[in-house]
Amino acid sequence: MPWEKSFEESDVIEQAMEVFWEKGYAATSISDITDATGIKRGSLYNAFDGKHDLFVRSLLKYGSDRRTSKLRMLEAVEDPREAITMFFDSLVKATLNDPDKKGCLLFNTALEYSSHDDDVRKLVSDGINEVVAFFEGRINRGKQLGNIPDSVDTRPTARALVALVVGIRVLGRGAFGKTALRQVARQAIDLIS
Amino acid sequence: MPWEKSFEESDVIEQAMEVFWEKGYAATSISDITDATGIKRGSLYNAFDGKHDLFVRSLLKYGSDRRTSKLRMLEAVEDPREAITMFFDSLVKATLNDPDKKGCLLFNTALEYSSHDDDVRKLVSDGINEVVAFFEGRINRGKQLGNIPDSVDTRPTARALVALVVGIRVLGRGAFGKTALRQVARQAIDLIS
DNA sequence: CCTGGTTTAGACCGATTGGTCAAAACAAAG
DNA sequence: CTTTGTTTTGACCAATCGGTCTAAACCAGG
Repeated sequence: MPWEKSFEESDVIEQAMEVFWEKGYAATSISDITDATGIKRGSLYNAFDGKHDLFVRSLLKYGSDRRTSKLRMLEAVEDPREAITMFFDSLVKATLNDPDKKGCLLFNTALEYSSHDDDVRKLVSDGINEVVAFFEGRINRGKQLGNIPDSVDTRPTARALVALVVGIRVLGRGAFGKTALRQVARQAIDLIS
Repeated sequence: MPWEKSFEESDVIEQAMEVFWEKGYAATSISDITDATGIKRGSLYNAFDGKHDLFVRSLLKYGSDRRTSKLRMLEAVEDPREAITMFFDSLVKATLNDPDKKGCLLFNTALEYSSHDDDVRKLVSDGINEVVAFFEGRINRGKQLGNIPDSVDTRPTARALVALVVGIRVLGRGAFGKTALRQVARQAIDLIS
């Protein structure tokens, strides 16, 4: 009896995510989203709860599509030291190949929106802890394999690596160029050497 | 013949800065500023060019009042290694004593607003380079004094330190707690050891 | 073909946005 | 006291904000 939607929810979320990513939460209007998706205002509110809901879903999709899948892939790399190196290489590469200088949606959100909204703060926290856990896991594994020196303090180092990731993403939006970003990435690797 | 203003421009800028700092540029309305300052709308527009102008002035004031003065003070510390340690100590302390989790206006701006506005981007870039230069100067001086090992690569290390500063400020807004922040600061010091 | 239930389209809502303006209030110079 | 040039004030502006709602369009079961 019902009538099928003429669009896929996940497509709309993906496109909304791009807009939030580029402009930030506050600066994105519903009209921006309807323009980007072609969906009419009414349909949007029929399918979603509103701007906040749409944003939360965007964050979730971003997390699973971009972050989690990448971390799982890197965990499959046999050499954990190599995995961490690859992480930073691809981070720098992604930052340099980002013509709009959008940075990372997770970190952008950590700064812009996180402190005002509890749902979002938790999502951001969880996302960041996922990266910390990845580094911890790889460092420990590296120690087992004798690949990473035992003198490396696992948790503090993992956290410092994440701080460097944040720094790269933020500074990559304008202040730092190619050389600087690569130098920072190299210092990150030095932390586990 | 004229008539003196009933307020000090720099006071208004200071208060506007606090609002921008707490809420971000996009989320701050002119009404927020008139509420915070008590200045009426028309007077505000008579004294300043508008929201953007007010924001640029806020950034400038923030830079000279908070960043530059602090760096000059630390440069007066005889032991450069100690100066860098003090920098990170007070950074962590400031981050922890920040009940509103406002973070740093400069970095908040780097993320929220910088990529859309050239004036602002330059201000942010200059501010960050000022910190890089501070670290470079201190590292070089430390090498002279035999206080910092010659094996430390000055510029890359200075840049990595700034990246860590950014990480601390961003993650300090919610994701990282006291212990984590202190661990990151310690890793920073390890970079010059 | 009709009817029930859902989606669509887009007009519409009050509130708020950044910004303007004319008139009133004012202090100092003459 | 008048003149002069500035500041203050609050009403006002069009545009846009996030969100609602009704009527038309629509597909499937009967």
